[in-house]
Amino acid sequence: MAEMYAGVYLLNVPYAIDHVYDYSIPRYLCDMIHRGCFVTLPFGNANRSSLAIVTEVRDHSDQPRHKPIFSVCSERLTLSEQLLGLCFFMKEQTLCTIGEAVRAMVPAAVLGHMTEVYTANADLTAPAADTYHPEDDDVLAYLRAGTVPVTTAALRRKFGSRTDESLLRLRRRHLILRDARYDGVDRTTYTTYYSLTLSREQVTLLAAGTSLPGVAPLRTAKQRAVLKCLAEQGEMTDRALLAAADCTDAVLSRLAERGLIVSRKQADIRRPYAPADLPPPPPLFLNEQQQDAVSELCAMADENAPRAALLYGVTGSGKTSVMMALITHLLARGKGAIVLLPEIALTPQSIALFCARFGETVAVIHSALSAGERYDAYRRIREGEARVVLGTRSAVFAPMQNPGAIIIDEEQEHTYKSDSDPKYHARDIARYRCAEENALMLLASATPSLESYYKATQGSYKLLKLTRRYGKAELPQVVIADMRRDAAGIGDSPMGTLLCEELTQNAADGNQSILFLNRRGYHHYVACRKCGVAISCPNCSVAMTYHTKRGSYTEGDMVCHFCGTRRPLPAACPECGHEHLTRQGYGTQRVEEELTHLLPSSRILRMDTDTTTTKSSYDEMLTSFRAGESDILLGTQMVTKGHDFPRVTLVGVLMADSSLYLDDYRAGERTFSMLTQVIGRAGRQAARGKAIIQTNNPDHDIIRLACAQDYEGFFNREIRLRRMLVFPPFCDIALLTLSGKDEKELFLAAGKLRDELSRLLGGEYADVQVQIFGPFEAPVYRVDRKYRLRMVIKCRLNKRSRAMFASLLTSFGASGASGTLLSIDFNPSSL
DNA sequence: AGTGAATTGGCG
DNA sequence: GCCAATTCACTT
Repeated sequence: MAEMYAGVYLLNVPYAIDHVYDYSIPRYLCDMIHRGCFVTLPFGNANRSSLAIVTEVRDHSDQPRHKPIFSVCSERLTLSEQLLGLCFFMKEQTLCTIGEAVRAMVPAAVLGHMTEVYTANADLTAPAADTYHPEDDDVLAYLRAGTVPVTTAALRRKFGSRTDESLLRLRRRHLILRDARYDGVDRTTYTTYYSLTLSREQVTLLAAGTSLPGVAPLRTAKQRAVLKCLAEQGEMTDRALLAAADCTDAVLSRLAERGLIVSRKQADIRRPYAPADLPPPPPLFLNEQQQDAVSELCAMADENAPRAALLYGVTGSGKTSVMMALITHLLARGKGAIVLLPEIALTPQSIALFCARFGETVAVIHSALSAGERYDAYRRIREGEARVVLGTRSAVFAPMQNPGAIIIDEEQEHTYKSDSDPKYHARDIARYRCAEENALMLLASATPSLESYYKATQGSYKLLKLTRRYGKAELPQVVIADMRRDAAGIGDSPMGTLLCEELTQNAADGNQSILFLNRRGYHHYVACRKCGVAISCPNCSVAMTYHTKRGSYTEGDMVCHFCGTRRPLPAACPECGHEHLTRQGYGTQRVEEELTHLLPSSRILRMDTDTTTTKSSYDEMLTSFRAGESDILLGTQMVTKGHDFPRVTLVGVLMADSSLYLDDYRAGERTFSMLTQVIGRAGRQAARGKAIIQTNNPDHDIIRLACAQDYEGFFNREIRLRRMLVFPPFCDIALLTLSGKDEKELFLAAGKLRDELSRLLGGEYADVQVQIFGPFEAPVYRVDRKYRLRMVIKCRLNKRSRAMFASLLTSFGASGASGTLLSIDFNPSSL
C-alpha cells in the first residue's frame, strides 16, 4: 500500500502561518484518520506536540519532507463536513485562523487539551554543556526521583515562580525532557443502578430468614436491609441505595458476587433545564396573520433550498408562537431547529416555554453552563437526541445534523456579533449553514436592523409582517416629557416633574413601574441647553465625544470616534447659536440616589451589570420584582427584554438623548429599537399602560417615530441618511486596531500600517475602493497597560478586499513591528 | 573574545 | 505561538 498523507491545520498557530501542513500517516493509524478528525503531531524545530485537525487525506504530497502524525485524539470526536466547511468560510470571512474557528464550534471540554510534562533524561551521554545554576538541582533531583512524567503545573506548585526558568535551563542542558500529554475527550460520567435478580416474594422470604433452595441464607442485617430497599423501591442508584440501607459499597459488591443483585451503568446527561413538572403547553392559537406567516414559512422550509425570511412583527404580535408552529412543523418532518436569543432574553421563563412545548428534545446552550453541561448539550445535539437548540450567539455552531431552520430572534441585537476572535456575526454563520444545508434562515424582530430590512426590501429576504397585536393588548399611551423646560431638569436632575408625580401616584395605586436608564455615563457628549441638539462630527454626522486634554481637567476637545476628527469645543451651539453648552452623561448609581430622595416611600430595585454579577442574581431580581417586592425597577438594557410583568403599568425612560448621541452611526437605530421595546413593556396584558419619555429633543425624528411605533417611517428616514453619508448597508466598515505596550513603537507601526496599506492599494489591489480614516487614538486609548491606535476603512467587503486585509494581517503578524499587534474587525458591533 | 539579552525567521 | 539561530549591546 502506498504511503498516505494528511493535510492538517494546527489549532494553535497565529494567522500568518495558518495554512495546510502535510504529515505522513503511520500505517497503524491509516484507517482511523479522515477529514475532520483531531490528531496530535510534532510541530516546529523542537517538535512540540500540538493539536491539529485533518482537512485532507491523500496518497501524495508535494512536500519534500514529512513528519509523522503521533496519534488520533478520539475516534468519536470529529467535525462534520458541513462544520469543517464553515471553518474555512469563517477564516475567509473574519480573518481568523482555522483553529479559532474550530474552538468556537467545539466546547473546550470536548476538544481536550495538551498538558506539558517533564521527565528526567535517562540518556546522560548528551552534551551537558552550558550554564550551571545550583538552584536547578532540586528540580532535577525531584524529576529523577519520580518515575512518571510531571506536569508543569505540579512543578510550579512545588517550586514556585522560579520553576519555569529552571526547567528551561535544565532542558538546555539536556538533563530533562519535555513532552505533552493529550488530555481526554470523554467527560461522560456514569451512574450505577442496582436491581434484584430474584422476585420480590423470594426476597421477602430471604429477608425473613427463610432459606430458599440453592440460595445461601443472608448473613448480615445490612444485606437484608439492601434487599428490603430494593424490593420496596425497585431499581435504585448506588447513592440512593447506600443511603437508604446505610451501608458501604462492600455490602453491595458481596451481594453482587453472590448474584442476588445486579448493577447497570448508565451515562449521565446533565440537563440544567430538565422539563420537570411543567404544565402541558397550551395549544397554539394563531390569528389569521400569524397563520399566514406560519404557512409561508413552512412552505419555504419544505422547498429544501437555501431560503431566508425576515419576520417583522410589532411588539406583542406573537412572533414566538409563529416560531413554535414552524418548529413543530419541522420536527414532524424529521428536521431540527436552532433558535438564537440574546443573552438577556434567555431567561428561565423563555426556556420553560420551549421545554414545555418540545420537552426532551430541547437543548439549551449559553455562557453560564459548566464545562460538563456544555459537553452534554453538545453530545445530545450531535447524537440527534436534541432536535431543538435554544441558545445565545455561539449556539449557531450547534453540531446538528439536518437543521430545517436557524431562527434568530431580536435579530438587530448587537450581541450577535462577536467582538473577540473569531469576530463573526451569527447572522452570517446562519446564512452560510442554511445555504449548505438547504435550510431556512428566519430573522425575527419588532425593530429589524437596517441591514436586514433593507435586504428584505431588495428581495433577498422574504418579508413577513405581523401588524396586529395579540389578544387585546393595547399600545400604551406615550408622553414625551420635554426636559428643557422642566424645572427639575435645570438642576441637572435626571428626574422630571411629570415622571416623578406619575411614579408616586402609580406606587400609591399599588402598581409597578420600570425606569429605563440608557447606559453608564462614561461617554460625554456636549449638547445645547436651549435646543437640546448635540455637537456632531462635520464629516460623518456621528455625535462627538468630549475628551479632556492629557494632563488637564479643564481643557478639552471634541473627538469623533468614527473618523478621528478633533475640534475645539465651540463657543456657541451650531444649531441655534445659544451659548450655553453642557456636558451630558449620567450613571445608574447617581440616579438611584436622586430617586431615593424624590420618592422616599417607594421601594427601588436597581438592576445593572454592577448588581447582577451572576446569572442567578439576575433571575432572582426579576422573580422578586414580579412577586411585587419592589415598586420600581431601575436598570439598563436588561430591563427591556423578554419578560412579562403583568403589574407594570408605567414605564419611564430617563435621558433618551444619551443613546441618541452615542458615538456610533447606529445611535438612531439603537435608540429607536430601545424606545420601542421599552414602550412595549408597559401594560402588555392588563390595563392600558403609560410610557413617559424624558428628552431634551422632543422634536427629534427618532423620538417621535419611536413614540408612534412607526418602524417604516424610521426605516425610510434612516436609510436615506445612510445612503447619503455612505454607511452600512451601503458600505462595509473595517476597523483596524493596533495595540502595543510601547507608545513609540506603536506610532511607528501605525505609520508602517498606513504605508503598507497604500502600497497594496496602489499596486496589487488597485481595484479595491476604500475610504481611509486615521490612524488615530482609540476612544479608550490605554487598556491593560497597552496603547491602542485604530484606522477605520470604508469599503465593500468581497473576495478582493478581504484578500487585501488578509495580506495586511499576514505581513503584520509575521514581520510587523515587534510588540505591536494588529487586529481587524469587519463591521464591528460598536466603535 | 565572551556573555546574555533582544531580534528575527521558520514551522510540513 | 514557540523555538532556536542570529544579531546586538555591552563587559572583561
